[in-house]
Amino acid sequence: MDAMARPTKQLQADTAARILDVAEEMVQVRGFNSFSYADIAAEIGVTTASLHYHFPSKADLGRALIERYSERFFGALSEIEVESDDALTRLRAYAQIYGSVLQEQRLCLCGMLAAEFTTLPGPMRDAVLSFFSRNESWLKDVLEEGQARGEIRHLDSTSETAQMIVSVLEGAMLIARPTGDVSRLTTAANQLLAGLDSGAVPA
Amino acid sequence: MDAMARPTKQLQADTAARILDVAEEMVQVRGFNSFSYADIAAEIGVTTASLHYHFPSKADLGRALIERYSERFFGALSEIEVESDDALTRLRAYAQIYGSVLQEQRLCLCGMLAAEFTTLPGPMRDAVLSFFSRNESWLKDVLEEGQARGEIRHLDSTSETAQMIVSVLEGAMLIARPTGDVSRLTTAANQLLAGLDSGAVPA
DNA sequence: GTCTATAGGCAGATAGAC
DNA sequence: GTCTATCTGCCTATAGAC
Repeated sequence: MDAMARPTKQLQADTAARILDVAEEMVQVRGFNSFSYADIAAEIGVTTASLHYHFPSKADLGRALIERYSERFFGALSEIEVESDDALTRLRAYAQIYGSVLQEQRLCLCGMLAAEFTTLPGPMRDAVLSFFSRNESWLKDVLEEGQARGEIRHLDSTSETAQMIVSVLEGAMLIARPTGDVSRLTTAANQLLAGLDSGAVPA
Repeated sequence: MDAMARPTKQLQADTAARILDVAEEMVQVRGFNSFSYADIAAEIGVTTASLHYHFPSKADLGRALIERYSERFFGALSEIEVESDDALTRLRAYAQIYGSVLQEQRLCLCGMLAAEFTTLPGPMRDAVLSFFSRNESWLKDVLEEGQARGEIRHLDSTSETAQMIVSVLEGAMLIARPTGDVSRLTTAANQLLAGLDSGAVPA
């Protein structure tokens, strides 16, 4: 997904933005509790004091990370709605977002934070919950539109199916990375989508 | 699952075992990088020096944790094979293991460690990979036996289905805990099993 | 906005007495 | 096996100069 792509690193980018870029990668690769201000400072060539100027506490930084990530993520979802009309194509594009993240050896930012949830400061928890809530709400809408058009088979509960989709993709990413098996995600997504197809031939 | 139940805390248990009990909970609740020897020591009433006597380094402790957890987990799987004959019952019991872990507000030990994978010492990584490999291998066998008996519908690939099952359950746990929605796991498991049923009526 | 310098605390780990 | 005492290093965070 283009809209999910991170801003290409331009030299002389705002320091705040560079901090967010580096910190984002560190959360997705190592986890929020497994990197320090010193790690970020070293990578972008400033001091930790400078980081504290932009983000007074690590909790502030964490909150900003989730908010920026969410904006990009839900922006990509909006783009999917513009670029495709049928539910299955949309769901394939949706799964591809996760695929592009995994290909960079990263977890979903909020998937990682979900694992660390109990250790997160309150504001970060709220932001993580909001991410999953909006995410599943979007999926539910896509499923219901698709059902109305006969593209998606009958489902007992679209919201439960939406939860299932998120669970599968987050879980597949979680395990695919250690095993080095990126295709696990693709395979899981295909199995999932095959089970949703109404089998109807488009006009 | 009884066989998956942790040893009931007896007073005067071996210190090593008590350390493992407390550390296991801390990994499953907070993550391996989010607790310290001091945390464990405080909870069981000894000093950190005593912990280092039993487990010289934190990596040693981590390795021991995965090994003990795996023994218990695969012991529970063996018990499932004894206690039930048909694939769907076995798979329900399998899913119930995850359910009992989640009910205690914990993640699967190895699911948590999968999130932290890039920060783990080598020996711990190997043990985590081995857990998932054995886990999916067991599932694959159950699926194939079930197919041979007509209990499970045709599957394009039993190993991909096995991967899918693990992904769903791990992913559902990951997200269920933050949202406080334990039923997410049950619901996901039911959707999963419904899709595997051959629909045949047992004799 | 970025720096130097530093505070104050906690991490994992070890030596040596009991 | 467990303790006291301690080392060294890293952590988040702040004060104040430039």
